[in-house]
Amino acid sequence: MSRQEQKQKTRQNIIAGAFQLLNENRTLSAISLREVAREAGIAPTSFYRHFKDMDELGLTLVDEAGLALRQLMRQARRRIASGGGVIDTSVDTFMEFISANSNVFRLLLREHTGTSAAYRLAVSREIQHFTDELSDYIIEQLRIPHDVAVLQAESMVRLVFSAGADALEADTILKNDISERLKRQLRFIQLGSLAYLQIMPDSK
Amino acid sequence: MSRQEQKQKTRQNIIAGAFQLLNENRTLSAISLREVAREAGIAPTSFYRHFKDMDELGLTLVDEAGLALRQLMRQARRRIASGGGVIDTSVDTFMEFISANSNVFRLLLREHTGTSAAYRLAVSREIQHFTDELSDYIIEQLRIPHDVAVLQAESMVRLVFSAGADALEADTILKNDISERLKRQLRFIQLGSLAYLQIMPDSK
DNA sequence: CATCTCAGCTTACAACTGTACGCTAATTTA
DNA sequence: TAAATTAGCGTACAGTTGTAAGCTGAGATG
Repeated sequence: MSRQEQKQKTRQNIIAGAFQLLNENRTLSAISLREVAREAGIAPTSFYRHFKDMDELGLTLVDEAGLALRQLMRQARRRIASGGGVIDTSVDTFMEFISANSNVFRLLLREHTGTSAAYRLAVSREIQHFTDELSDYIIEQLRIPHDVAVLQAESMVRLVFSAGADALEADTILKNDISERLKRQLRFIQLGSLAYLQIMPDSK
Repeated sequence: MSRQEQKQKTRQNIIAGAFQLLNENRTLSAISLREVAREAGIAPTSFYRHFKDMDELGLTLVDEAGLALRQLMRQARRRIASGGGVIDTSVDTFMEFISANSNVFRLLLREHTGTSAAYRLAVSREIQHFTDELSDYIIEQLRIPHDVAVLQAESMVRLVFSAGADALEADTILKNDISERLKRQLRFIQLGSLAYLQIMPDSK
């Protein structure tokens, strides 16, 4: 195995170890360099061969989580294209994501309101991508004017993430309940913006 | 000063000291007993004369925050009663609360998605109160059927707290922008549930 | 007044933290 | 093959943590 390969592998071990620690109820700021090193099977000081800081590792993890989020969006789009209600399909896909990658979503959730301004910003950016994509979709597919679509997309994403937070610690039954409620709530917003446009059809 | 009085005073110092530390960007789980003691001007071990744990102090702080939240609701109701749009008044009151008691709101926000299951539960309960009050209001004042009102209230509260999180770190201009967007979004939901009831007037 | 209670203190300790320093052994480069 | 690079290690240290143990002095109680 080449030196570079080996290094990449250890780097992945560190990342995986960190996610492992996040799986229990921990924040990034609450896991120590030594713990991560222990989990990755290296000496504490070897950590520095890969990351300058725990902060640098943290930002890497947020990036990885953002990547997963974007893959989620792609999958949702694919499913929608192959038939099925937009809201139903999106919510179902999202909920599956949360269940399958609970530690990834938990990371985003916690660091979004967390201690580090840098993490908060990084997570906000990822969520903004999410919102932008959704508002593009609403503008193009539903022919809703830009400003209304943006507001609609933002509130929908807020609802989805907030419900997702509840779903994260729920059992299967409760999760289903949350999904169904969320779908109805998203339809309210959808209906609401349409109703608004009927009342004020030339909204700036 | 009587012994009891003195003890109460120190207890308040501890609580105030903890809030002080939360003012900087910290989680409850990230502030140490010794720091709190330092801030309160007592020896570390004296802390135990007042609280069994940092956890016990944490739950006390969440309770205090919940109290502030309920006062907020009362104030909003009073203002609504003395005229002004429900949504506008509520959002304005809420935003003032966030600005004036930013550390209290921050505590609720952080611990809602935080590390400790006990804190999460405690915060969720406080938010649930909030939601219950709002749905009661919607049922009584707007004559909307129970199940729709509950969904409407839940999504409104989710939006308000989520926007509040953004407002927490925003300057005055951005804060105003967030407020205005939030108001429009809440109106979408309001409109949406009314539109839903027009379509399906005998919703279960 | 004598006794009790107890809030707050000092001292102490073991556990853990981040990281500086220098070594080793193996891969890479020339 | 000889030299250079470097991933990973072990040791070490100063700082912080929670908390156990026991003391003190002032307010409470009789």
